[in-house]
Amino acid sequence: MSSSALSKQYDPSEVEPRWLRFWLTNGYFHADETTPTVPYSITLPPPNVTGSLHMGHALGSTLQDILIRWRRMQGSNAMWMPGTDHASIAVHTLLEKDLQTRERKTRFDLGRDEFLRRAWIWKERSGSRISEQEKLMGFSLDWQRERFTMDEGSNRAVREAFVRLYEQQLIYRGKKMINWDPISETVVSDLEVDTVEEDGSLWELRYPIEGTDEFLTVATTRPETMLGDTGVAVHPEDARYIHLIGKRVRLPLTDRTIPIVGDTFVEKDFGSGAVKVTPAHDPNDYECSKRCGLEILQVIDLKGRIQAPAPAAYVGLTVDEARKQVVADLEAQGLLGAVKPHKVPRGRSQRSGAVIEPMLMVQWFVNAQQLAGPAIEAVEKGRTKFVPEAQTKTYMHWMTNIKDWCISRQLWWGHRIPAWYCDPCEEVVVARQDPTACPKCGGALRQDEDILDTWFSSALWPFSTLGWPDKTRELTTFYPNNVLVTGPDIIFFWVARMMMMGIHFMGKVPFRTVYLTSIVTDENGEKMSKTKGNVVDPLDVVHGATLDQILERMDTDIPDPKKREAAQKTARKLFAKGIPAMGADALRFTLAALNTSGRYIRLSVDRVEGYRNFINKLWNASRFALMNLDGYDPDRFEQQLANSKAGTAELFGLPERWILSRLQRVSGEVDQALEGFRFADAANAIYQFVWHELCDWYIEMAKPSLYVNNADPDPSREPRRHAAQGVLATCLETTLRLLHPFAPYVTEEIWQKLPKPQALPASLMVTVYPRVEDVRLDADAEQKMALLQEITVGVRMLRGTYNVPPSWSVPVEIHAPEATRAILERHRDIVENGAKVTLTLGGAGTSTAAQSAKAVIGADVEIVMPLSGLIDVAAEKTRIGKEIAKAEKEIAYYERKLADEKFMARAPADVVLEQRTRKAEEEARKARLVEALAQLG
RNA sequence: GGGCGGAUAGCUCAGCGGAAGAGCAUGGUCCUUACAAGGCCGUGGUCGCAGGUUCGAACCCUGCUCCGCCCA
Repeated sequence: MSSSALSKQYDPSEVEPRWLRFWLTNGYFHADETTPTVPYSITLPPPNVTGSLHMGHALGSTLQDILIRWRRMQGSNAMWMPGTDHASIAVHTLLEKDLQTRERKTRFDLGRDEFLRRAWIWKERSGSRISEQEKLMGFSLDWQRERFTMDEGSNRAVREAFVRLYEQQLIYRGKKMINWDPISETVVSDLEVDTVEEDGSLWELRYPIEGTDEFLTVATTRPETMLGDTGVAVHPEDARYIHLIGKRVRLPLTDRTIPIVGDTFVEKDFGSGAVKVTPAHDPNDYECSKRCGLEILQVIDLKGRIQAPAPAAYVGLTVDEARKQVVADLEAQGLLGAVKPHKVPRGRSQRSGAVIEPMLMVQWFVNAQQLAGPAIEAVEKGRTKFVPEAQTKTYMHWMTNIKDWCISRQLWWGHRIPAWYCDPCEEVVVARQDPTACPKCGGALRQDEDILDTWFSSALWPFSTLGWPDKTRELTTFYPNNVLVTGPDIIFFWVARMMMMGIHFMGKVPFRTVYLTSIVTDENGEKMSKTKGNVVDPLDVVHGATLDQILERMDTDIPDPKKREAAQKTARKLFAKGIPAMGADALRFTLAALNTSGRYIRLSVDRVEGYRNFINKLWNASRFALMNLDGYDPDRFEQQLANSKAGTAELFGLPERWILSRLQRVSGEVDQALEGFRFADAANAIYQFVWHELCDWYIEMAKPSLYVNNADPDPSREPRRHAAQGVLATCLETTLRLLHPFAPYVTEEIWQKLPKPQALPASLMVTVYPRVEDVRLDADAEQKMALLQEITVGVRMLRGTYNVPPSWSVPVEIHAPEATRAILERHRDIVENGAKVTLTLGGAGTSTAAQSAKAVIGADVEIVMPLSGLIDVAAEKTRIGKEIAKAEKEIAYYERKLADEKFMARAPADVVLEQRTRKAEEEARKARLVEALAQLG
């Protein structure tokens, strides 16, 4: 078996495709809804079809795969639902740009049908890219169930949900102030608008007061909107203006006069204290107009241009052009007051970057307040929990202040609103089946042109993917999901809406736990973005990329040459040496290890490299094992192991008892950590065990047992050798199972090569996840090993300090009390091999050797390394002097504490005792050191 | 303006009431037959500032100073 030698370095590119194929062809990723074992389900947040896998996906999906693989190995019927989201506005932006550059056409030139035909072709071609990338990462998604938010099932679910909500009056059509994106020419929701402070101006406009020679000065950040003013508002208690309320001003540049009204929304101290009111184009002004009964005039059209009833001179101008013109014209008429620089909050569309125009329009809305009630209650009652818990507040805060959700969009790629209008009789029909004629008058119907917000279908995703509205077996088995893993940035967009819809339609929360991941940034804490050039592409990390390849990609990704150059400059700095191929496991492990409850992961190539080295370390430990497992019989060992108990010295030496005990502890830690979603703790526990216990200590200690002198084999050593082989193989095998959810490929590769008992299944991913076996916990062995390790390190320290060449085997005296000496006597080989020394053991404090280096371990173990002529006496004196000072500081600290009457009176007895013991220990230690110093002369 | 986080080793972060930790970086040393993507040994911290609670505070409370995010 050990003939299958491993290469010196782990090569993921050779290993990964093989096992991926193996897992897929064996159907290990599939969960059957009829399997009677405990179900465990997660729905993958469906990535956008336009996209490719980015680091945020890689992180979230890695954590999900860890949970899924872990639960699957624990015996659950683990189902992880894959799919993609149609992302209507993103697809639109992409296709329209393409249409513009290639054919100089708009979607309107093409028409709805042709546009949709092309959209589907595009989706079929590039929509599966992200799924392929997810496969490469080793994500064990149930691909047989893969779904799309615009497939048949989803269409049905959306239609059913819309109709039911309409019938329940939770969806309504109404005229409200909405956010209009004039570039994409669609409504966007409040959440899709970023408000940014931009440099602007505050203009003062002078409006002539009718019937007088006076002017009323108003301040505005958007002078062009004055074309749609229908009033001027002042604070009703503002002494300066109170007499003007009820009078009218002549609106410049137009032939209209508009009333002056009193309204408390005006801030007296801001600007002039009087504001112009443009109800059709400002949410606050709209509210004011309702209170004061002002007229509403829409003077900006859907393309962001001025329209009638604005004066003809301005019609057709863009908002920016109109602003210049209006300001110039007012100035010419002497109606322009002061102009001051001013920070203006501006809404920008997240998708197109367009400046958002608030508009008053008829749209479809979801009555969110009503749906939010149960969704709030579910979290209050703990039916859904947030991890980290702090995020509960974010959810609650938003939910309790929720506003109605505008769900109609003036786009084509998406779910068309199932509403029909009868023009003659004004009937509105909302129906599950397309109606053919108006049920009221029999007249012709026309369907609403608009489609639904993408997030509407996403909100149904946890159950629409399981067959809803049918009552399916899938739903009873896998709904609710056990957990949702996603980024904190979409709590509002998605989590909140799934909660509302899930509870409303299913009567149950969609998931029991919401785990919110960290946010991945670049190594400087900057958000990764294509235009910044700081994006670390997960697949580059997996497969490697040269700097040139990274730069080249930007040539197509960033069309603007200026932006591209800036991005490439950043990329040159961040990826100066390119990115080495590190494999999916290294990336996955890195993401898990860095995902602490802090809010950000600052990812850099160096970090991944560190964990790649860890994977390689494990690989080499396995290589060592396979080279030393000749003659090993796994079934025989398993029998022995089953018969033995912890502390059976006949079969196992101290190193074996120790490492088996440590293995149990780490298994327990990992299990506990995963139960609490502490992925980093789990990953680090494994890292620590593999590298610093298994590799650094156990393998080194086992070498003497494992090595065979081929020239002169000693058959009497065979049982001991076999035990060491068994323990090594067992530790490795268990470690592979522990690590498998984090690093599936390398663990499967090694596992397949490792000799193991016959009865195991064909793949590591369907073995049983390790659990703590208390019978192997061995506190005695751990305590003894801790002492031996400390002494070994102490000796190495002395060697290191005096640069004793590693080839020299140095005699060392150890002086210690009886009990310690007995342990050393029995396990002297551990220290002797570990530190390359030969030991002489003596009683406590009996060292008289001069010209020697000395160290004190704990209170009373003295290590003496006689190095006549080698040691620098002065240096050794300084070093010991420092140790003494350290000990004195400690002693003083404990003395102060123990002398404190209040401490003695109020601290618990065990704490007092502990302080006393520590003080005694330090004092003894100091005594040894002082002695050692004296002997140096 | 309102809300929520954060400040711990050079860097990134754990720890969240009873002796200051990890990874990376760094210094020394070693090509010892698993691994130089490595071994071994070190250096490095008045735990943001000021008060308070407590026998005892990095940890709890209050204020302050910076930094970040979300909402208006």
